[in-house]
Amino acid sequence: MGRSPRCTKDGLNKGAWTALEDEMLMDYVKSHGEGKWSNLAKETGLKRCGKSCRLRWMNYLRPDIKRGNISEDEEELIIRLHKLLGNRWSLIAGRLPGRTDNEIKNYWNSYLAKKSKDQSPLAKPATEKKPIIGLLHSNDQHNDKVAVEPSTNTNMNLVKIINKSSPSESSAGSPQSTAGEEEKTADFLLDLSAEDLCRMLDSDFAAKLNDVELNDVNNHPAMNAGDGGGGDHNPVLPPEGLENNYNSGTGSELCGQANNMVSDFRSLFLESDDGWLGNDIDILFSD
DNA sequence: AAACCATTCAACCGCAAGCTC
DNA sequence: CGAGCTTGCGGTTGAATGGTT
Repeated sequence: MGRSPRCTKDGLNKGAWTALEDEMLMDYVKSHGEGKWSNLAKETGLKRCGKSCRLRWMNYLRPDIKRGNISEDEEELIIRLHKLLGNRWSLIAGRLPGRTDNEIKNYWNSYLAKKSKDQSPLAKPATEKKPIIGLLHSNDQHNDKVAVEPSTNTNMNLVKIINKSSPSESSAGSPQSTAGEEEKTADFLLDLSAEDLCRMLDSDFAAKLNDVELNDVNNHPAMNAGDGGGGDHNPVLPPEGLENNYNSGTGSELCGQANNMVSDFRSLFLESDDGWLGNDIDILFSD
């Protein structure tokens, strides 16, 4: 790891971008594509750090950026997503085509935060970063726990099942360790793209989660392989070979959490007036 | 018209995690 | 394997703009 170099090197411009700088940046992206921001300054002579270039491109120059006021539908979706995801602006923005995380963040801070507060004073927005699904317990053998953690790559969408029973991972100083469990919530959903959400809603994910046998999950090699490395796993459906195990076990705390999750998604996408996913999806959740 | 206040939004900063050597 | 580099994210800042007195 390491810290990114600051944009305070001598000779680098700061502040508002000029038309010329924008042009240079756009030319570079046209010919080289996005990324390689650090090379940009060297190759073009643009006196901006890579970080600044990326930001300018992502938030302003990108051709697919939607300008203009945020519609009521978008606004409602932002509120719902924020309720579910918290301040994960990039994830929220990912579900609003043409909108940037910065734009949504600004919009929220300047307008929606107040509005949301006014409308539901009791509603507690998910301000923490890890709010969605609680820790998943195995059958209490050895007090093992299974946490579903998000992939850090938004587009990778792999669900990492991590065995939390290793000594180094056990809750420090809390042998009985139930107090902090609720806080250690998992949030793999946070990294799902819109397509993944659609796939999730199209799958029998919820039904399978209801039947999941956690020990099977915990012990399955595919679920203990770090961030998967496979790259092409469907984040929703179980890995091949594991699927059969989904039908073999009993319910657990996972079931309730999974149901809560599905409920969240229902409220988020299906109860919205914008009909974002269409009413046809609803039938997937009916009994 | 001027001063003051509130709001908006582009840009910067620090941090974290992945990648590369 | 670890240090350094790059990229991406969320929080914050401050200039620009608009509204009010």
